Amino acid sequence: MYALLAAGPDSTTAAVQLRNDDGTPASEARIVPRAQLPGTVRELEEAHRPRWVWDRAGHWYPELLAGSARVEKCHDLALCQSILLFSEFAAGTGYAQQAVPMPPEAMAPNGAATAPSGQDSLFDAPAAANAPQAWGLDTVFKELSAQKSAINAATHPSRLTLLLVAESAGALVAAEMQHAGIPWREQLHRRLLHELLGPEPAGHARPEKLEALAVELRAALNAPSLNPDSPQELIKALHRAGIDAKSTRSWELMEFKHPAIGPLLAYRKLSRLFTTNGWNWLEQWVHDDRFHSEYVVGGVVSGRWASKGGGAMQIPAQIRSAAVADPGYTFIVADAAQLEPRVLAALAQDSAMAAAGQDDAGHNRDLYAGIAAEGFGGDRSMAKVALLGAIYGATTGDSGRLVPQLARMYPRALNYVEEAARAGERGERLTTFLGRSTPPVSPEWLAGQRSTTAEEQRRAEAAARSRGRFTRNFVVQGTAAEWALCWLAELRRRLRALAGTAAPGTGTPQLVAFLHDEVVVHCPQDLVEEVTRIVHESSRTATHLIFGAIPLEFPVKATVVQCYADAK
DNA sequence: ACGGGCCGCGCG
DNA sequence: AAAGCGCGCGGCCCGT
Repeated sequence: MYALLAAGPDSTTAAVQLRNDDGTPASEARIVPRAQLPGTVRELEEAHRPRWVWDRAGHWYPELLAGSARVEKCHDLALCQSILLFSEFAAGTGYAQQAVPMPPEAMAPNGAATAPSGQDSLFDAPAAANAPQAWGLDTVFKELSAQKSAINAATHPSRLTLLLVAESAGALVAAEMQHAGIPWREQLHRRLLHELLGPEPAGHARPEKLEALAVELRAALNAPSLNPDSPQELIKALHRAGIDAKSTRSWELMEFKHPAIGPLLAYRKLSRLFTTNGWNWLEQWVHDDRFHSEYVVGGVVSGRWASKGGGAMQIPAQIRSAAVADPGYTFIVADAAQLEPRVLAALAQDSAMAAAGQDDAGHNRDLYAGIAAEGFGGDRSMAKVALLGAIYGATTGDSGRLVPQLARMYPRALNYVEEAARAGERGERLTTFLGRSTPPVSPEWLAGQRSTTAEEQRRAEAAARSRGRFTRNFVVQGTAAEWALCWLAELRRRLRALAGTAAPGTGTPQLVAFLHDEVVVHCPQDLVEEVTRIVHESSRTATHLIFGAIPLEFPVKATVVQCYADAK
């Protein structure tokens, strides 16, 4: 059963209609005042458990969540369209000609721009007349039908279906996590800032301890007016002081012995804390002890998520001590161990590499340790650097030097990424296991490849190698993102089922963070064992859904902590 | 004044 | 242990 949700005849209403799986209407279209929409959705959800079909989850679901309406599943037309338009699996289906152009993301379901325009509406009027309209029920149905036809005619319909279902589930998780927020103790964070930086400064002043380091640095470099935030001023001052650094990167500066280096590195570290995760950050992103950031599902070409506002996916270890579970709750922090190398082993069907991820008794073991034991004298970090170098396309340095050794050990895996790189260099498109493809090369890129002069040719070759590194990584990173997405979607489904059967009065486990290969569940203490089990089972389900029965597992490491900083 | 690009660094 | 993939953010810097 589908439930189509679209804009109503005016900005204060929405339109809802049930459709059978074959597309025939199962109810009349209902026009619902927006204020009553959460109630209507709850009612239909209860009665039919439909798959909600809408232009984008981000247009509707936050408002539903605010009205305490949650849904089991959806079909996010915008996310699915952007996959289908590029996917090589759907290339021969004619979908690109059928697809209805999406209304811009900034457009609210009622057709009004949500972004503050600052312009008088008088001047916007002519443009608005040509702009794509908010979608009504008929448009939603038309696009859904086009997408279903494309999937049915695709070269791998079941893989593509799985990808689109998982992507849509991701849209629900993202909105729910945004709504819930990560438990974040403002007082703990403030105490941390006070200890490291001093009292909160007024206006645009530097905090005490940061200013003190700046003074010390200026003295050590004999540069009284130096602005330590300016790389240009800094590099000049360093050179004058006899420090012959090529850049002002911290890891490079660490090589030098000079009284200025200590204060400079300390300044850098604290400056970053102050500017990125200081008092302003707290003010902007933390409310009622919850950190609310925004996830952008499919925001990365590879299908990984991105985030915007507050940096939900780049929370520094330094401030994770402020993330503490509610009383009676704990965090279950779970991450997929060596996800990308394992994905490579599965993609390349490299049974030797797969075997390195298991011990003689057939139990999972650290894949890097296994590879190290096979050919790097037991040096785990060496094996890790080599393997990541192979996936990233390293050519120089320690990493590049170790890759040939790996190629002798695992020719299938290395050949797989090599082929992906060569195809990318030729300008071909690459596709993940479930069917997400790289964007086509730009006409400029293609034209560049036909350059004639020596200088242009050198640049074109560099561009080709760069694209090769991208496509080499794309297939692995993208398929890893698919695995993680399926894991996340299955985990959400199971958590909802658990919450549905829990005794009254028990709290609800809630997903609060997702970072590429890691999830965080805020979990009532009574349910920790059960949820930990579900986290592991979901990973096995994900593996089976994607790859079927393969001689390789994707083990998950789960830790139970009160404080996010204590994970790992 | 504003904005795009770059730098440096946080995360995976 | 290094410089190879994907991001976001804040500040600087230089063009307009």
